[in-house]
Amino acid sequence: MNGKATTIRTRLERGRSALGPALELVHTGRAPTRAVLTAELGVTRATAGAVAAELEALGLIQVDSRPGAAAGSQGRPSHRLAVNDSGPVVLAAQIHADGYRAALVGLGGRTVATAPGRKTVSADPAQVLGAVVDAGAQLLRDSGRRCVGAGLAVPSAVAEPEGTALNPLHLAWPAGSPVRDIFAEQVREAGIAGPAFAGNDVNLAALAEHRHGAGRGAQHLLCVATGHRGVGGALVVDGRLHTGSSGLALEVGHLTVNPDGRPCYCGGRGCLDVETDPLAFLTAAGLAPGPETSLLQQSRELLRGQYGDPAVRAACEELIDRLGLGLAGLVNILNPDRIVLGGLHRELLDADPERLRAVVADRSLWGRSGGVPILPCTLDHNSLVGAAELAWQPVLDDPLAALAASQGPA
Amino acid sequence: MNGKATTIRTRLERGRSALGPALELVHTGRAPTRAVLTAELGVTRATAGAVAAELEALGLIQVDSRPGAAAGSQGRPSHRLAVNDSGPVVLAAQIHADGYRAALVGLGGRTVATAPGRKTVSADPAQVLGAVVDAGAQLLRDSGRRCVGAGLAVPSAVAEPEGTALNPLHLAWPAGSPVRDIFAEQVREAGIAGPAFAGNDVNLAALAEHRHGAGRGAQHLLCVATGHRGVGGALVVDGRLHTGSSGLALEVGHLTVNPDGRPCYCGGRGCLDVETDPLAFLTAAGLAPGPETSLLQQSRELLRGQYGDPAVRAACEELIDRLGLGLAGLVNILNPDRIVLGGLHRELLDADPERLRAVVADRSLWGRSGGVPILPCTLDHNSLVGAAELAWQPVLDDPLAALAASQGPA
DNA sequence: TGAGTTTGTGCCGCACCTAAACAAACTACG
DNA sequence: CGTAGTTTGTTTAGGTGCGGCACAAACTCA
Repeated sequence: MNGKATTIRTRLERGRSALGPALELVHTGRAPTRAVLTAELGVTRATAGAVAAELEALGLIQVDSRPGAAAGSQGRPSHRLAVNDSGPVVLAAQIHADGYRAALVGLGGRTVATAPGRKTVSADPAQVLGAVVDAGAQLLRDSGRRCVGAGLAVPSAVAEPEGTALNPLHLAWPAGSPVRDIFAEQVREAGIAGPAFAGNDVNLAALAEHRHGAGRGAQHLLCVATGHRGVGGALVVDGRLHTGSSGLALEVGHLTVNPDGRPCYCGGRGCLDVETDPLAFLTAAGLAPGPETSLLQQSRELLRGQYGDPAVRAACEELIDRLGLGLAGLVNILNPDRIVLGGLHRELLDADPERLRAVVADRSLWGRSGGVPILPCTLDHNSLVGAAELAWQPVLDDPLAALAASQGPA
Repeated sequence: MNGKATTIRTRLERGRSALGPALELVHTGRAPTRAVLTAELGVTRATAGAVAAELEALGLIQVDSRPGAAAGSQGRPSHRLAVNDSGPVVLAAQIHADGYRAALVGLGGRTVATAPGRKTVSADPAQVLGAVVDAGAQLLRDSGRRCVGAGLAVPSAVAEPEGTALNPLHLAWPAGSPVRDIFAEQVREAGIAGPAFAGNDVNLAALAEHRHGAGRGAQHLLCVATGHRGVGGALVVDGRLHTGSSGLALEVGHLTVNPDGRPCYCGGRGCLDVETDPLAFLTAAGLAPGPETSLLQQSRELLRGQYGDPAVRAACEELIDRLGLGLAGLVNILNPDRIVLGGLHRELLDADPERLRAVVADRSLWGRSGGVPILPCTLDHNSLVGAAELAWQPVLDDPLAALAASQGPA
């Protein structure tokens, strides 16, 4: 219905329409100078200069006019553009099986302040979210920075537009908890300005990797990752998360990757979810798995420290073959131009990159003619950075409106 | 790189930026009057009026100013907007296993003229494409209409941006044939104005169904269809085909839908491709399959005429279960808000819609909470109409530029 | 017949962008 | 060391699409 209206709204709404795209270019590091900005935006130097000046006036970017700031080859040296290191921030929060984490993140994905990870766990979402928001509020008070929004990463599918967590399996939360609204309420009560958002942690990790990590420049980025249990996926298309019609896309855990495999709770058997997660790895290696919240760490140490052990190596190769089959299936369906792996899958890739790439190429239909690059993720706390991206999005879409909205009502 | 430049180009390039969106609304029947156009575009009545006047001056739409043309409830009756029935057309061509087909298609997906289907088949793409273009050129001469582009549907994955047919299995063509360029060359030689495009037939059928058929209004439309052999898929997101990074997305044929199934040439076993196509159906029903180009017809007659036969019914239910499993897998990955089925899958749906919907709901993760609507396709020759959509796209994107381009060089 | 409602159009002005000329800051080279 | 060449940044003027507004038109309803 309003799909087309959205298309032309960039033109129709007043205010510099190039402001958002320009900020996004600086934010993602693709516009180091005004000259590059001019070329990337496809506008005249006059316009790019005006846009940069306005972004600087808004306190979002810095223009380094010192001579010699940028060493060009010839001609007048360009001034360096960068995000404002003392500009506004967003509150990023992450809930995981072990506890929670809060941070302040500036433009450019720069983590400004981090609260020490806490291990408080509770069956009441409001309690946990209240605690993480409190930690964030403390960071904000300490830093004195202006806040323009808040983002939350949870280990669960998040339905849109309701903002409910459908399967917070590793938390003891009830399925369908309205985490977005609870989080927004806690943010509001803490006196933190700006809108609040929530998303799946793997989705947000993918967004972060696309903008600041191993996924930079990819047009169709596929991310697959494990936590301690299960497998998550995400797709970033042209810089935006592809979350499907109701936020539930990329539930990749139940692709069949082993026809002879073990039964899965979904009703099938040999699903990616139960065949390639840390528990599967430890089982395949003949190890006794420890407590659930240490499965990933246990697997990681095994892979890095005892890869020489034949049992470990065999388990690794078995999981790589399964994972490769799953990735090949996703390649056939999604045709990404890059794949980034996280969690245990990242470890498997590091252990034997050639084997994984070979399996994917062999089992994907068009893999022989090129092959998709498969890379490990590169960001620390990428879900946290991705949660921040979620909160930054309104500012990137329309800086004037977003800043006014987070300032006006305050 | 230029992803963002594209975003703001709507604003930066001169000329009425609302022209394209407005034409698309009329084209897809979503703007029957200027008042609706005003609302859908989100502009003022003045602007919508000016846009409509310009589109009329370009000969693309008609404004029916006769009193009583539109019966409103109250107030001044609005004038009816419609595509110009005598306006420009595009040449649509389709190659299938049996032969080829050509047609002229106007805005609104209206087929203006059709050449009788020919059964000429050749191992030389240039020969077949030359024949279909000749048929189209004859139609153009007979009709005297202006042509603004040409689109081609082929039963093969089409790599982008090369425009090559990677697996024209049911034609005897060499893999990797540059069908787009051959087609464009033939179109040019025939003196037909405008650019030429080529795409996979299922993709184009999905595009047609989205704009003029069972997929209208869907935001994330998944189409799955069979020809005589194999299974194809397509996804339309926000009105645009999702073809992945190189045109090869939605190769859904090799999802595993039967762990105990027969081996597939892809290296797996129990693939959707070999478990749910007409050959699989006839085999399951215990029938002796006839010649390859009649498998679909044979299956269709069996399902419609002899559904009472226990063997037919059992085969139907078996295929429905397999198809449902495949669709559930796609639902988990793509999260569409509508599914449209074609070919044999459409017949299976018609035969027992409840069973298919139940299987999909049961085997998709979030199916219990709602369920995705599954509908049969509704357009005749939807691949042909979709090929026309491909050719219309530049006009919908920028009417002024597209019309000038197809006129100027002529 | 007049009030109310919805649709279509003419006019004005704003805001954003392009174009073009100019100024600034460097490199290259004789 | 100075001048030509190159690239970047800024200023000014001008064009243009679109919003806002007022008004006209064409119907329904009482």
